[in-house]
Amino acid sequence: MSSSPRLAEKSWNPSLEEQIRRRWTIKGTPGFNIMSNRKKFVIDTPPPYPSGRPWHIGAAAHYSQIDMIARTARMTGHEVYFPIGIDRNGLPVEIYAEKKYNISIRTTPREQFISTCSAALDDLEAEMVEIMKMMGLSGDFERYYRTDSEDYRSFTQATFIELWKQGRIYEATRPNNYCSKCNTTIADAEVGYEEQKTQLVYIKFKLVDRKEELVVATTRPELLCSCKVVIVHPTDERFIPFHGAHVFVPLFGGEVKILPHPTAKPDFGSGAVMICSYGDYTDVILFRELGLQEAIAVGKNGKMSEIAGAYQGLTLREARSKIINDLQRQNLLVKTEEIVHRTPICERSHTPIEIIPMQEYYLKQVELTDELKTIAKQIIFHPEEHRQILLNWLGSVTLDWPITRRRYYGTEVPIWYCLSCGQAHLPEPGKYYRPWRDPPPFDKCNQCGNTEFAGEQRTFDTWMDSSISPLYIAKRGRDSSFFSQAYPISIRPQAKDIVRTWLYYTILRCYQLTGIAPFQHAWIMGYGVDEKGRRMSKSIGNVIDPQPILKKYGADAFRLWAASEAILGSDFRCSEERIVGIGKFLSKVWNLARFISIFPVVTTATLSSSDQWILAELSAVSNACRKGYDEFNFFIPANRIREFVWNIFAPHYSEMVKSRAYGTDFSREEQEAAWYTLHTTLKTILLFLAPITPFFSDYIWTSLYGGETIHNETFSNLQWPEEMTELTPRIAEFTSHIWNTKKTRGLSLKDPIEIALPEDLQPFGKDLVAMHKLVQS
RNA sequence: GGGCCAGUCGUCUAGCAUGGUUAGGACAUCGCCCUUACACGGCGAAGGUCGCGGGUUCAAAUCCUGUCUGGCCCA
Repeated sequence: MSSSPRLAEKSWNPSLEEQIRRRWTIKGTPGFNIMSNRKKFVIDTPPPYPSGRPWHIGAAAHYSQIDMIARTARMTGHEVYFPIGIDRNGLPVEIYAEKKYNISIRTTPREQFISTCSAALDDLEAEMVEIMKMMGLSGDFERYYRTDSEDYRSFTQATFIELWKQGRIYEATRPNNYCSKCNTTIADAEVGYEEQKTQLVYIKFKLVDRKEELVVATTRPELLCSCKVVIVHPTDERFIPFHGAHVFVPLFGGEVKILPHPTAKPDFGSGAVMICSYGDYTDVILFRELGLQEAIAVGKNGKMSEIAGAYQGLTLREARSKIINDLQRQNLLVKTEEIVHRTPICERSHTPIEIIPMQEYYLKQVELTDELKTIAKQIIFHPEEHRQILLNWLGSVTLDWPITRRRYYGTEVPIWYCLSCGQAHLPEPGKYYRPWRDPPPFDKCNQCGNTEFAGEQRTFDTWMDSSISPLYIAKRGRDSSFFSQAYPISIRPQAKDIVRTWLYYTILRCYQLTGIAPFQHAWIMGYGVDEKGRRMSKSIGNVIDPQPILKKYGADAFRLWAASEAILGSDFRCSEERIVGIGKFLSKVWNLARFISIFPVVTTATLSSSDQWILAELSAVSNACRKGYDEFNFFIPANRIREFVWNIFAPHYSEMVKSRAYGTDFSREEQEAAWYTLHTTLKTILLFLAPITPFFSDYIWTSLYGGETIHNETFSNLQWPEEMTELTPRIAEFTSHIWNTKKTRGLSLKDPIEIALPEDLQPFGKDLVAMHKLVQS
């Protein structure tokens, strides 16, 4: 028996992580063998977007948890496919590049703009991949994919062509959300809302052929020029005499009708509402319902259009204050009131959106909402209650999805138009097409025979790309045997705030293309908030960069914190202090392992009562951990193990068997039973910690038990009788009683003391007597 | 306006579906202690009328009801 620990250092040193990572790299990251006869487990890793800010600590926690999912699946005997991707399409990088290089999409040639974006992404991506590796992610970095690669984009285009042939795409001009800052249409799913202060303006409308006036209250006086009707509530007695009468539009002079309509709220403003094209969604609905002729007041540049007459070319804000002034000068203004109004904004740029008719391509989605609700019910959600976020959204989808964008850095819409008859031509799927610069892959128009074509200029909404990630990673249409094994995907891990976009669009698109749910499980995480519970944002300046934290405390302390602090699906607070605190547990386990490493590993033993007792506790821990891991809820094993080690195993069992393990006054058989139990317990702890703290667990495992990495093991399934756990509080009480007694008598812990052993603790007598130097009278 | 979730020591939380324990733990605070794995440790102390009001019950953090606050989502 060796008498010195086989772990040299006195505490866990996070700098060991780098050396362990190197060892893993040499041995190769766990690959995915589709031919393996183990059950396949495929993770639809969210490809992170390198958008220019330091990578959020909350995002880092999120990805470390996704890695725990992968490691858990391996330790439950699955063949795991854990791809790594980077999302590189769309607006954020364009905005980042415009700012960083002080260029504008309007004045920069397309080719040049694209390569500038691409270069910016490369830098940001490299940093991000570095962090992912630092965190110990066990994904496939050798073949990580990019959503802006020719391969991915051609895949997006192929699915578009497929859906086109299915008749699910159409083109239409209709009022759309338009962001004048981003210069593009955006989908409902990308619209956010903010409570903003605004002026509610009361305006006099003079009646035609009568002397009276009608007071209309509006938050959008600048849209007066597009007012086509004024509505009042049908039962609002104040206005019954006006039903059907006409009023002059102030400043602009046209005549519009006063109609009774239930949409008007009698208690909002004056009770009379002007309907313009387009102030909000209500306007859109009423224009359609009443068959009104739209007059577009705001152009794509965000400025007043020609119908605004004297106000043409002004920004909305300028037009607004000028109109209010002019109304006042002409004595048409009654009053203004400050109100708080829920304003729709562009989620990317935080600019208030305008509703402008635009010609766009649409993907049909309204016709599918009922079927998608069925699919949503087939997917297992973690946590279950987050299914509701998706169902809420499904219940509110009322318009089809506009999928075209007037931007550059995205997948091109693969269409060429005949210059003579305008017929749209789609190419064969399989190649990457750039119609804005590539020659058309057709000789002549199949309709009129003309040979001249114009390429489509627009790109797709980036969610068109991201929403097919499960099909892409499962190699749909490229490798049918792989696809049949890998699809549907096992699990989609993602954050809560993109349920209505990424989760919803994925289910929609994959259902359209395959007719089934794209994944079995949806794992929905909350987000990291700051110490005070506020969401991290650049504007508050409370974004925490994970890199210094990882360097200082190591990936495993960070990961253990992520697992112990974040309740599945809930937001979690990020605090360095707590990362430090939780990280101390690693030192505790490390030293326990050092102690245990003094003793040899034996394979069989005749167990004493103390041994049976701790194995009963261990069995309970093991069952709880397995249950937590089954639900991908790492909060449970992280806290259960901590509780067990710190409150039971270390202070009680390890102290009780110390003399026995060293062999003082005990038989060889008794001693070996202690060795056996200590090692069994340590091994179990390490196995259950392995998905959470992979570096730490592997280091101790290989140092003590040699051979292969712990990550090739499976969870142990202990089934010891658990009845003896009832005695745990008794043991703890008794020991505490002795410590207290020794303390009050001023005795050292190693001094003997005369205290009688309680009847129910007699089975542990020999160990307890040795532990406390009890003198039995 | 509707939906979902949460509200337990300064902080993070366990307990709540199957009511009954001095409401448990961790971090932080304070005191004492180097006991051959650990001072990144040990022991101990202090700290909570379990958001608030009603109700059911012998008994409620736990069940019912109302209400307030916060977060998210939808209109």
